[in-house]
Amino acid sequence: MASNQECNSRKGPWDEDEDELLKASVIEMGEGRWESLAQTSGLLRSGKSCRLRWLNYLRPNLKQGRMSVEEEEVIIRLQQQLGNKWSRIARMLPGRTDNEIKNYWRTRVRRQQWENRKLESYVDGRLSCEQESSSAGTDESRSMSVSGHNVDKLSIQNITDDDTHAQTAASISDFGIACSPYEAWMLAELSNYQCDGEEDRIEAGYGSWDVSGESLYSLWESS
DNA sequence: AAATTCTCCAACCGCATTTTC
DNA sequence: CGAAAATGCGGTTGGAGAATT
Repeated sequence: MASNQECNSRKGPWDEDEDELLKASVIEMGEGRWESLAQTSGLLRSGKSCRLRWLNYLRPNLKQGRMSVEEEEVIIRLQQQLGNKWSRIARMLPGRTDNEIKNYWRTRVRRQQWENRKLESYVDGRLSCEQESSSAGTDESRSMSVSGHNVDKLSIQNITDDDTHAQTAASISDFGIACSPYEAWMLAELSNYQCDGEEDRIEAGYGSWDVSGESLYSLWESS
C-alpha cells in the first residue's frame, strides 16, 4: 500500500545533502519508523526509500569492495541450503547487504549459465564427431576427453539439467571448468557423487565435502 | 576515436507480513 | 477484531563505466 509520502516523493539517485540529512535523522531518531523519519527530516523521499538507502549504503560497518573467497563460499553454501533468502544470507555476512548479495548472485548465475551452455555445446560437438567416426554406439561413446581426461557426458547433463546441481557446478566454475587436469578431475568427482546418489553429502555437507577451491584442490592432490 | 556490448550495482516496484490504531 | 499504515523482502530495471569491436 503506497502512502501519500511515497506517491509525492522524489526518486532517483541520492545526493550528498540527502545522505547527510538522512544520517543525521537516523542518529537522532534511530532506525525504524521510516515513514515518520522521512516526513520529519524534511527529506522529499518515501520512508521505504530512506530505509533502503540507509541499509544498503549509509549504515555503519558496511564492507566496501569485492566479495572475498570466504564470503563467496558462504553465499554459495547458504544459497544451496536456503534458496533466494537474501536477507537471511545477508545476516550471516556482517557488513554485506541483501541487495549486494542478490546482485552478486545474479551476475554469477548469469555467467555460469553462459559457461554451462558453452560447455554443453562443446561436449555435444565432440560427441557428434566421435559418433560419426565410430560405427558402434558403445558406452564409451558417452565419454569425452577434456584436456586429456575422460569426463562423462551424462554427468555434465546432470549438472546442467538440475537447478541444485547447476548451483553446485556454479561453485566450482569460478576455478574454470574443463580447462586443466584438476578441473577435469573435479567434474568427474562431482559426477561420481551424483551418480552414487550422494548429493546429500554436498548439500548437507560443507562438513563432509567441503565445496571450496582450496579443500577440493588438496583432495585432488592426494588422489 | 567512435560505436556497441557487457557488467555491475543502486534504486524502484509490487507483494506479503507485521504493527498500530 | 478489523482496517490502515508501516515495514521487509525478493524480483526487476536502468544507468554509468568498462571492455570490446
